[in-house]
Amino acid sequence: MKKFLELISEEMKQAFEAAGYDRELGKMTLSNRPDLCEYQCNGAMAGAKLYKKAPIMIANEVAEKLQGSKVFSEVSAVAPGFLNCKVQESFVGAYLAEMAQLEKFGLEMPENPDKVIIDYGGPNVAKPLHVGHLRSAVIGESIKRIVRYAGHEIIGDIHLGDWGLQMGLICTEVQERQPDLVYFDESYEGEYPAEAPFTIAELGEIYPTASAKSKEDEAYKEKALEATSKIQSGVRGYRALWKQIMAVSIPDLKKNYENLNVEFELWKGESDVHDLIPGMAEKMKADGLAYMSEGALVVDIKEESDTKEIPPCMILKSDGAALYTTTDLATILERMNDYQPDRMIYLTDKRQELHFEQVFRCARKTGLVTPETGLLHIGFGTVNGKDGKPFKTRDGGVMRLEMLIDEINEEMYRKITDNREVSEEEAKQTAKIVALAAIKYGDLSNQAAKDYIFDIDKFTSFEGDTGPYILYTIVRIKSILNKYKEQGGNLEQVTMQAPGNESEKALCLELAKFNAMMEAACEETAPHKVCAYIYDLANAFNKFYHETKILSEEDETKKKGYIALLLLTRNVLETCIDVLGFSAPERM
RNA sequence: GUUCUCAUAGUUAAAUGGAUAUAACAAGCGCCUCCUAAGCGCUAGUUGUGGGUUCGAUUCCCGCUGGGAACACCA
Repeated sequence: MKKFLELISEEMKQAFEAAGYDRELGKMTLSNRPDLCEYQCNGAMAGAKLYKKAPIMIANEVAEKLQGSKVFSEVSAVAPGFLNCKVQESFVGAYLAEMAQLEKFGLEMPENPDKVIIDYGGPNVAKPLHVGHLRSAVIGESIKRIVRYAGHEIIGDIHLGDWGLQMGLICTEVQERQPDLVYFDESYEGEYPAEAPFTIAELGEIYPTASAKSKEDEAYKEKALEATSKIQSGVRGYRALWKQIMAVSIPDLKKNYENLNVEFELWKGESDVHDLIPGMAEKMKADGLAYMSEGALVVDIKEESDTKEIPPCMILKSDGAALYTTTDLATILERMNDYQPDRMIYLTDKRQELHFEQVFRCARKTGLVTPETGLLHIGFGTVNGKDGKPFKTRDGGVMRLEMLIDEINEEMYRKITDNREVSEEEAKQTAKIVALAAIKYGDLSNQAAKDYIFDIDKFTSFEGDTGPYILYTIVRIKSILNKYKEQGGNLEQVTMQAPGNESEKALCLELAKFNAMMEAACEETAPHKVCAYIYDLANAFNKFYHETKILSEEDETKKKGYIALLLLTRNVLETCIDVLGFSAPERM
């Protein structure tokens, strides 16, 4: 169905036309002075120059044409030339009634849906997840769901970091500790043990140790580089040990992401494209695009319009090994082969902007993608602590994601049991749901590109613009709907009425924005727009709730109208939190 | 050094070029015999700086100041 603003703009455009002006001037916008009107049109001011006429005169003529409009109940021309409008209650009511009937509340589906691959998460195997991974996972998951809801086909790929130096570091440290393992015996020809020589807990500790050692000890680092190369070139024992690391890590990662309600369609990694690299590099050379520079194989990606120096894109190191850039390019090659996506979206820390600029340019120049393929990098800001510096634990270490979530869960549990009498089982369940909403909403309500302050106190507070506030509103509505059913009401037999007072109308107008909001959120890959919307919607509902007795309403038609409005509000809210990646409990 | 990026109440954040810049938190005040007070209402407080484009600039352009980041053999 058409967007609400489009419909009322159409009415305004007709009035402009009838008054003898360009109809395109009749574009309506939301009022930024809600005390004066609901919607406004600034076309008279834009038209002043065109027609060499005072804007207020144009506005007056247009307003004249709108007397008796079925859409607007009130149109007034105000200096210097604003057209202030209020819409007819019956028009709003009819719009919502249609919206409630339609699939996805009347959001129009694209004629030619895109096939999209979104690359997010990006954890390194065997390295514990930290707060930085949270952003990629939370924002990526939400963008995926928004794009999918808007009618496109989208595939999420976790893109594991499973092929780099960190794998070599782990092997080296394992060898330090257990030098007699068969993995390191090059003459060994038998089967390798099924059991991994470490647990996930040990693995979590091995990597930081190894990483620290390699920074201090040159010889150790050499060994790690060598081990990395052995894994990549396929030395049997090293490859077997690598598989063990994967086998231990991946279930743990799955569990962690599951706790976040984040789900990937693809669990591919850098290792998956290893075999594509030699061919890709050869082709670049054969095409005359890649050349040797200082011993390394590079592709020039400068463009004439550049104001900045873009360094050449390095394909292979002077020792012939692959780099981050190489695996990303090979991944693009693989994705084009396997899925032929129309676009690819990447979510990483914004510090990697230049890297993706290089990768994208190189992919275009070397023909890995078609000129039409969309390549978008969404760089999100760093997660900072209250002091504005990168988020650390109290003792200065990197905060592990699990710890952080546990901490917030506990705080939520404490608050829930403080407030009401609930069984421990239910309190725990609810705490988990509310905590996740708090974390995700806290992250998503900020624009992704900005750094943001990760403030546990703020996240665990329930007041104001928070996830729990949204959930609370939903729970309230559910509670009323349940009571209505208990009293013998039937949710199937209610019909939307035209709003009867101001707070009800405000709620209706908020609901009517849904399709425009979702479309914008998809186009701009901006989950924070969904957050802002549901916050406004929840506010509008709570105000309405505060002023209106719903269940004790005596006029049956009116009461059913309220229930229909509540149903729509709940459905819209739940749809929105679902695309944001969290859910609401039954009670809280 | 070069380039990118950000700058909005005490704090954290909003605002397709439109009127008196919007919220939340923190501060102060008020509202539970009533569908969940994790709520609702009220009070006070902000666009770093100098130019430009425009009828109109937080928004676009140029300078300055201040923060953050990136800049070929890590990922």
